[in-house]
Amino acid sequence: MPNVIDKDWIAAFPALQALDEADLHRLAAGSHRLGLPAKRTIFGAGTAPDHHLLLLSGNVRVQQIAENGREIVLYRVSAGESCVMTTAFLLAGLEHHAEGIAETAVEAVAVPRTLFDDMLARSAVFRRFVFDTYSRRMTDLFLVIEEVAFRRLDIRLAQLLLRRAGDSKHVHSTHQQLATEFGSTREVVSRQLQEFQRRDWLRLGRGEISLLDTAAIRALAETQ
Amino acid sequence: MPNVIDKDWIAAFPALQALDEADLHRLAAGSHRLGLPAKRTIFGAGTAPDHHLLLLSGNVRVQQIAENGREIVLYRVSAGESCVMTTAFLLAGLEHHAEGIAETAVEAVAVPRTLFDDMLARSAVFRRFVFDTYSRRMTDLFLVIEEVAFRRLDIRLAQLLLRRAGDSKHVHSTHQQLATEFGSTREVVSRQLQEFQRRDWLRLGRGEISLLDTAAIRALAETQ
DNA sequence: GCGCATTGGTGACAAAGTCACCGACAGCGC
DNA sequence: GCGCTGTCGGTGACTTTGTCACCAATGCGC
Repeated sequence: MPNVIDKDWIAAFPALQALDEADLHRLAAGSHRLGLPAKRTIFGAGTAPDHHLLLLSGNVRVQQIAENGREIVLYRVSAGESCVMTTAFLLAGLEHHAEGIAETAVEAVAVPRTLFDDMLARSAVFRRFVFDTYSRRMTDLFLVIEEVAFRRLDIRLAQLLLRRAGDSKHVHSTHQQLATEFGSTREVVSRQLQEFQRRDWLRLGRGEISLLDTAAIRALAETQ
Repeated sequence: MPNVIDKDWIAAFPALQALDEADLHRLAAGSHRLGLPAKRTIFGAGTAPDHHLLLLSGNVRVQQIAENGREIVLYRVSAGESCVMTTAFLLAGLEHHAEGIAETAVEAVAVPRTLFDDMLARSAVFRRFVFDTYSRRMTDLFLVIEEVAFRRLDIRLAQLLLRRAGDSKHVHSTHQQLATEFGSTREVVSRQLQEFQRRDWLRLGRGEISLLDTAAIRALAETQ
């Protein structure tokens, strides 16, 4: 029954809404949905993907690991976005020290390499979608470089705490996880958190941080 | 005389050799050569390009500037490569803090935006060329992040000196220029250079560094 | 209870960046 | 020649960040 093709997932990609009927059908017909468990490595460390992934739900953390074991998060791919590094791996056969890991359970659409190229050839909308994603990743990386090279650690930590807490006032992370997030080390993060606690901005618990004075933390986060 | 079209420049791009006759003609017919003087800003700081550039000779330095004035070089585009950031600017209309500057006089081929998209649609070879370039820039950025976040400054400085000296034993740079190259500051570079001089690895002069013991410098540069 | 891994705390030190200031040098006009 | 000026590099004192080694507290399985 070739007419029973799942096109619903296209709705998750605003940038693909404009695909015309034929292209949409082609994309939907040639790709397939898949689910990945949390913590699954998607690329890197020997795992080369053979499909281009479009994320429907969940998110993927892309990070870099140095020889000495220190890590830094480069960016996250979330629902409605595509994972360009898989493309880069596919097309350029690069070996490097980045890896992509499912942070949550992930639903995705896998587009085979040949179909991906075919879609690029046929559809201006698809090209636009792909290049937008590339550009966004590049600017993410620019931002990381600026932060690591030029920003103070206390400011970055304040920003990270607010981001992690979201609407709540609690952050469920170990100091090590926070350090990994922006390429620092546990001891340094620990000391800075203690300084924040000394100022009554937050309270530290094992694997848990409770924000007390978000206004003060935000004020620091927004200093230049 | 529509048949008199300059296709010679294609020779500078190995990755485009495989273009078929029709695509090659289309690309050559629709684009034009141009020359840029050294120090010309190509993109950034308000200067948005409206063409995709392929470099024939010279090179372009892409760097980032923070509010506090500190700078860092992200990568260089050299002959035979294309300048993807112009594409990113074109396609995504990004505003950010990177800029591209001609380091030397530059000869380039300017491909108009519409022809660029057209070539992407028509030619698998061209698509491959463009995606390879994107991937290479991404990995360049990954490398910068790793260096800035995790590498020792003395090692990075040793590497930079060797790279700048090339086959000669002389580096014509001020300490400030070296600092800018990898996102550090003049004082720090000055002190590290003095330490190298104290070890008789080099001799410092005004705007000039003479390498004396390249073996020792290389040994440091190659430590993990 | 005991053993064990994870998490976080601490001191001493090293590396890197910041700030303020100074002097040496080169180019220029006179 | 002289003095003026801007660039370049040197320096001390200090802060911030990273490193190393070690220890204490917590939580979990047995």
